[in-house]
Amino acid sequence: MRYRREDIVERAVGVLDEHGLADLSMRRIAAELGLQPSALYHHFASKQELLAAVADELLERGTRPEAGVDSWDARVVALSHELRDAMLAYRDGAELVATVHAFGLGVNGPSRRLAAAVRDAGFDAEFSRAAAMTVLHFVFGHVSDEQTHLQANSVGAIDAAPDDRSGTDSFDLGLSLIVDGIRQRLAAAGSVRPRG
Amino acid sequence: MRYRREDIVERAVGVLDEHGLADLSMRRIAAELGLQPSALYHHFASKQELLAAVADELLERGTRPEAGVDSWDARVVALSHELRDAMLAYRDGAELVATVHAFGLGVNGPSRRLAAAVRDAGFDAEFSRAAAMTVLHFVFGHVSDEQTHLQANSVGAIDAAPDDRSGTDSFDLGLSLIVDGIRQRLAAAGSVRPRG
DNA sequence: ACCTGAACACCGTTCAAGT
DNA sequence: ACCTGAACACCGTTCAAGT
Repeated sequence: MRYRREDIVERAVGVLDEHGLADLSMRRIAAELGLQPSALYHHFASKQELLAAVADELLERGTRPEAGVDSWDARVVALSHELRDAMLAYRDGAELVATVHAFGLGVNGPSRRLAAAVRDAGFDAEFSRAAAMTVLHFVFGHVSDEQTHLQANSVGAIDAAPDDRSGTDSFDLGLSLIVDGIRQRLAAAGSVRPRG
Repeated sequence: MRYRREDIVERAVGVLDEHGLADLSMRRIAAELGLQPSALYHHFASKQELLAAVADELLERGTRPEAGVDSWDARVVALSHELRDAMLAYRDGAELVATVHAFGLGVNGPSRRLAAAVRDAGFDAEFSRAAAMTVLHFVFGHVSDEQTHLQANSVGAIDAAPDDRSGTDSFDLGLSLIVDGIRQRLAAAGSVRPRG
């Protein structure tokens, strides 16, 4: 069989969702495609590069173009929720995305869109990048935690139904702390940070 | 040779700092101690448990008891910087600590101390935990990024000396956004969050 | 351009057996 | 209590060779 890059990414997404990140090996992906492991290295220079492509694919599937009429803070909140939903939609999605981001590949779309939203509030590029990274680190960390505990509960016997909304609540709380911190710099009279 | 748990942790810290997280394998640690790999399983149930002990050891080495006379926000900032310094003091320290925290083990000391500082500002336990996690996720994410890029630069030929302080600057900025967000809830008149 | 086959240098973990 | 020896079931990556 002869495959293209995107066919391999699609099968990798399947392996991730069905068997988890621990089982997402080059050998496993190759086997499910009926290929030798070495064949994957025709399409990707390394496993890291393949994982980056898988992470980007997850985020693209869960992302729609921005309407563009909202205020900067509503956009930051909306982008963060979209990111969270995209990662929660696949098994180990958050851990994969966080891992890929940790080794400095992929996941550039979300950070650029977050930074653009902050910049539209009137902040300079440097501040906007730093603020966007603060939001992004929170989102990755929080959703990784959520997903770890969700999956731990789903393995065990006890149903965590009464706690169902606690993830979203604490996500919104942490996110609002950061957004409020940004907004405060906007309101501060005589601040040097906001543009003209 | 006959070793105790702490001897193995100490050697693992050495392997981490000298060879990096990728080379921190059970077989490597065992070999450096002159043991069979299987011997380690007398002291630790799994590699994850050993890594958790290594992460806790790094944090203990970089942590001193709090003086206890500072304001809540100064304590949050001081604890965050202490945590950052502790992780930066060892090769791949941030990635290790973040990984251990991601699979739900160890690293409880820092989150408890952060939550205690927020609680002393007058917030309830639930808010304090959520605020502490927000700080912690930011710290782990930011310092992992810093360390990845520092090490990437140290491998390459170009010295990043002029950029030396940019990590600390953006760390302080992101941290202050979150602390300001917490403080704002304290100042808000008629808020239900702060305690009597 | 895309893949096979075979090899290299590794992994984490288990378990009977030794002292 | 602590360790050995041997095995099981895997890894990522390289590379000459095939079509």
